[in-house]
Amino acid sequence: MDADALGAETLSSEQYAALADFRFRLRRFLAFSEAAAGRAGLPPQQHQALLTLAGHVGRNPATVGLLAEQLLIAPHSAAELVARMVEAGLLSKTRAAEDRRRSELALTPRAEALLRTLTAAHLEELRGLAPALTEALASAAR
Amino acid sequence: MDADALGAETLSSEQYAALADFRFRLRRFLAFSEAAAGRAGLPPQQHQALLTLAGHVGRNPATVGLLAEQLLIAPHSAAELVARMVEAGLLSKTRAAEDRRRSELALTPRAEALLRTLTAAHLEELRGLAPALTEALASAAR
DNA sequence: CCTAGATACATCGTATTACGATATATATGA
DNA sequence: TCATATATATCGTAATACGATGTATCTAGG
Repeated sequence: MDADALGAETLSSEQYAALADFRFRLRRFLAFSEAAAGRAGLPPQQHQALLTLAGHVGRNPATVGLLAEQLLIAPHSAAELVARMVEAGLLSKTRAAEDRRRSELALTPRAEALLRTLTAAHLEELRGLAPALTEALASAAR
Repeated sequence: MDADALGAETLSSEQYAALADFRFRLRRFLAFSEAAAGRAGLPPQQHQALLTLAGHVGRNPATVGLLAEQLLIAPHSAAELVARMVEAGLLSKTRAAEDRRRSELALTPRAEALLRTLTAAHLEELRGLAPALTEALASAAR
């Protein structure tokens, strides 16, 4: 008796509640994150851009295209984001020598300082949220 | 001024990378969710509203204010969201008899069907993502 | 090497949606 | 009864990602 095969899955209200609870906890974490970024004077997406670039250590230099991939936005949206961030003094943009179509990105000292504080706060917050979030995820995925 | 004295912890590039990885996985899950909702013809926030209402079983009837709380938006934003959803034939709104300021909300059959399919897809997706997501969270919160 | 196509980034106008400010209706307590 | 709180609604605005399109640069086949 596989009702699933017909797309008429039977879902218990506990399953809806478990998924809703997981999403609610996710929203609260994201709201914490946006509020923290806001207090630092950063729009949330600019915060994520900084984190992405800082997390991109060691490998080939970061570009606009990399940012688009990691942030899951279109390349031209990443270009706009980067323009706003350069304008705000958070990023420097340099044409790559080997391929002059590419722009290599680097955090300014001010951005590094902001991100350091923000990241410390996030890691601490996550240490508090992790158990319940993990449990909520496990419940939903059960 | 000694910046290190006040919250300028030393963070390793591994810590940035771990947090960035967790956020990237979160983004991918959220992107999956938005894409799935989109295919069902639902803006992401309308999907979350339906899930919230469906996850709110048994207790007192759902209202605009409840939706605002759970979605972490202002009450008047929830009112606008509900108006769009009633317009789209996803919700019914009834003035509560005991307190005529309140609007009680209920899913239409069409919304229930959409949400059933979407929720099944989400639970399945989460079963796949849960291990890596949990591990990424544990890494970051370590 | 020279051109067609691909790649990387940029620009402009638009749509969506949450918000601030404010308004209305209803409830409740002194 | 009236002041105040509560629940929801309306309207104009701002932010930002997108679609459509454009420009510069690179690369491969002939």
